[in-house]
Amino acid sequence: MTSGQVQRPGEQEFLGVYRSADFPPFAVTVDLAVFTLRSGLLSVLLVQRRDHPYRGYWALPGGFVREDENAEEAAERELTEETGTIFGGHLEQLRTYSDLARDPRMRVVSVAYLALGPGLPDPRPGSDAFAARWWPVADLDLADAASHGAPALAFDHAQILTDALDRVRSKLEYTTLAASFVDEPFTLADLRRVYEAVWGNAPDLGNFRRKVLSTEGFVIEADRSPAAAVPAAGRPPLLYRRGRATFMHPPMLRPQ
Amino acid sequence: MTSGQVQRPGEQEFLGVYRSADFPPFAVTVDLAVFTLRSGLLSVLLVQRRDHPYRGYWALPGGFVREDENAEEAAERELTEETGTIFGGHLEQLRTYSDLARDPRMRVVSVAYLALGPGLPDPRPGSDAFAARWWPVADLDLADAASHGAPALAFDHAQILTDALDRVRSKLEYTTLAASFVDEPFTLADLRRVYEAVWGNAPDLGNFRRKVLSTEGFVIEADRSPAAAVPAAGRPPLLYRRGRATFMHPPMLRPQ
DNA sequence: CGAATAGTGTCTGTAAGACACTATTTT
DNA sequence: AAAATAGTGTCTTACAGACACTATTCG
Repeated sequence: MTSGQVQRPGEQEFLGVYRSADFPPFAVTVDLAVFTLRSGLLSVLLVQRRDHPYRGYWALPGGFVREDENAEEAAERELTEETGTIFGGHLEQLRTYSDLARDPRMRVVSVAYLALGPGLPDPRPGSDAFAARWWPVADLDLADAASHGAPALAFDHAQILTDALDRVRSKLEYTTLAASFVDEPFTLADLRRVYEAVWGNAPDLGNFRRKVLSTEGFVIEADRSPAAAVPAAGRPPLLYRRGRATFMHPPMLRPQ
Repeated sequence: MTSGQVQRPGEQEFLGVYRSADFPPFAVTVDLAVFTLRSGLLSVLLVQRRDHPYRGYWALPGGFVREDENAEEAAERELTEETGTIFGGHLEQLRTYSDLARDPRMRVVSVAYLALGPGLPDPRPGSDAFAARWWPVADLDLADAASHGAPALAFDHAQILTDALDRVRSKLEYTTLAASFVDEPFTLADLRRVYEAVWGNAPDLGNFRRKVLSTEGFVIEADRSPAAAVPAAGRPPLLYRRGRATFMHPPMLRPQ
């Protein structure tokens, strides 16, 4: 996008006298809903706030967008900071939240992002947080205020997380994003466990294999390397890597 | 979302000394991609800018978000102002654009919205525009700068419009949004012309009827009122109104 | 061997693609 | 009657659901 750099006739004179202070200023932040699988459970990264407002509450990681970066770059930066690694998973914009009362300090507009990654390590808390950890989403009560021991989320983060979960669940239907949750190489049983974790149940094993293997470019056969020997009993599985396809046509249907 | 109104322990003291000027200020705008059908063609509302920057260029309607409204309310306000009527169609958030160079005046983050409506009247240009009109999207060159007489779009609006078109096209597959484009009562031929206009081609007529009528709640039978008599030749069609369903399961597939 | 896990084969039902046919109006 | 538009019926094909069966490992 370079069009903003090019001057059009008469613009230079105009810009010289233009005063941007005529418009209401907003703070712009990014919030991240980062998902991974931990012990077979769909989990989201939350931080416990050290500062007011919502001191002690759990919140989605995030921060202010700087003047020299766009929202996506801010999201990538926060993702690297919070996970402590170069994030190799999937990142996409979710939507923007702009309600007046969402932050009691000032007017804040937040661009929420959705991130998915395979088996990420335990996060380290930043300087502004008591703690940072992966929470199984089943342990969070996102529906209402009547939480039974589940942590209370700061700001409108319960709403953001609900929207993010909806997005993840529906995207598994028509994209190959499930493969973003597993380390390579992976087995089809690994991949099916992703659907199990995200949807609550997965398609019949045979039908699942038929669907994945008939979707060209979803997975690529990998060598059954001796290093990948699984210590468990049973027939050793075939191994796969992620293919280049990003969509499934027709989609994988959710059971029931 | 009332959580921002409630004070938590220790917050009141904190808020008293909090200085929001510590964070970079942004201007926040909304941009609207408003679609309708005009003479059987999918068309989008554009305004010709009277002011710098991009004076004389065509742009999506939009404006600054005010301090006393959220982005959605700003979008609804602009929609009413630009179309000159109380907009009765569909409005949803598209995505947010935040590149550094997207506005040469200052740092502007824009939340783009998508609106769909039936046969809207000719728009009136606002005070900041030379003109406002419906452009058939086929007459716009959104791909690159090598336009053959097509109007040049201001800012990153070609990108926003491309994203909006993608959204509309895919949403016709798995939602009942096509019905937002037609006035009630409508015929199944009217509804099929929506798909024809948005996708470039529509499913076979018989198969289309089967799909629509077998999707419970997509359309509701209406009385064949004498007022709705069509002057053309041919068998008079059955009339329908929009049903309550919002999704189609399984989706309507695009031809080819 | 049995248990555990991985992988294959096959029958059936649903719904889409293709396309021929019938129905009702105006000129 | 012919043209134009609306609506129905039916054969075929693609693919998902259900579920039985085979394969290969470990203890």
